[in-house]
Amino acid sequence: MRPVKRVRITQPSPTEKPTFPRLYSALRDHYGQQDWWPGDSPFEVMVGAILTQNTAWSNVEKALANLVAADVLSLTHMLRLPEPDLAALIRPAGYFNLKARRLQNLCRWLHNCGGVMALSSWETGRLRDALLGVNGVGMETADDILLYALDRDVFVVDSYTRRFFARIGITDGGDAYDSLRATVERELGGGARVFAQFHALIIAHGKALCRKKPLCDTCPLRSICAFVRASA
DNA sequence: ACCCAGGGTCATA
DNA sequence: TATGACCATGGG
Repeated sequence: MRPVKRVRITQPSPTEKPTFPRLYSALRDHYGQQDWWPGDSPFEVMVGAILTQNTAWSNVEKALANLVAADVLSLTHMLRLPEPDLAALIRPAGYFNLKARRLQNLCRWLHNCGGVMALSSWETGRLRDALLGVNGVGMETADDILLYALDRDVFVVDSYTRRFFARIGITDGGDAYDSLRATVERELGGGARVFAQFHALIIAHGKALCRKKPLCDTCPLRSICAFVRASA
């Protein structure tokens, strides 16, 4: 009989390519539960998704606070707010004229759909296509909305995620958006909760440690980093 | 004075 | 398909 193969539990071999489930476990064990996208309502999350385009979240918070103070952070109120007024309120988020128009585009689409609640009967793929049809909503923004506002089983790929995966060596960095998204959804699995955690964990890791450092000796994900070293 | 941050659209080749 | 210009604020 063949010898029993010992399974390595805590330290995977450095020559073994990391998988998405292993990467997820390692991140979760080190950073714990993330509560990444604050928002009191799906509509507020949607608004945040537009406002955060190429913009630091700290600036988005100021814009959202202005909207709350003006009592226009709801579909019906924002819908009838003149665009210049909206632009003035979201000024701290940058690109305020552009984003005011994009928010109004989103509001008009939501209104035509019969409101946010009416979206619950839509199949995810059809909903994604419809969102992408709104001028100002690209793939990442659409997926932010699907995952964080509507709780759909979608993984969000942002430029940060792309860099991180390429650095770890789990992808080559040249994948198209949809290809990478589908790969993570298939190979990681677990649905909306897991996808939301994974994306948040990647950002948490980046902000904590690996920004502007090719590799880090203090990286808590030693097994992953060891692989990168071995394959560098 | 830079550089960048939780992007997307549009014009051009 | 693939670049480049453009949008604009605030924090490091």
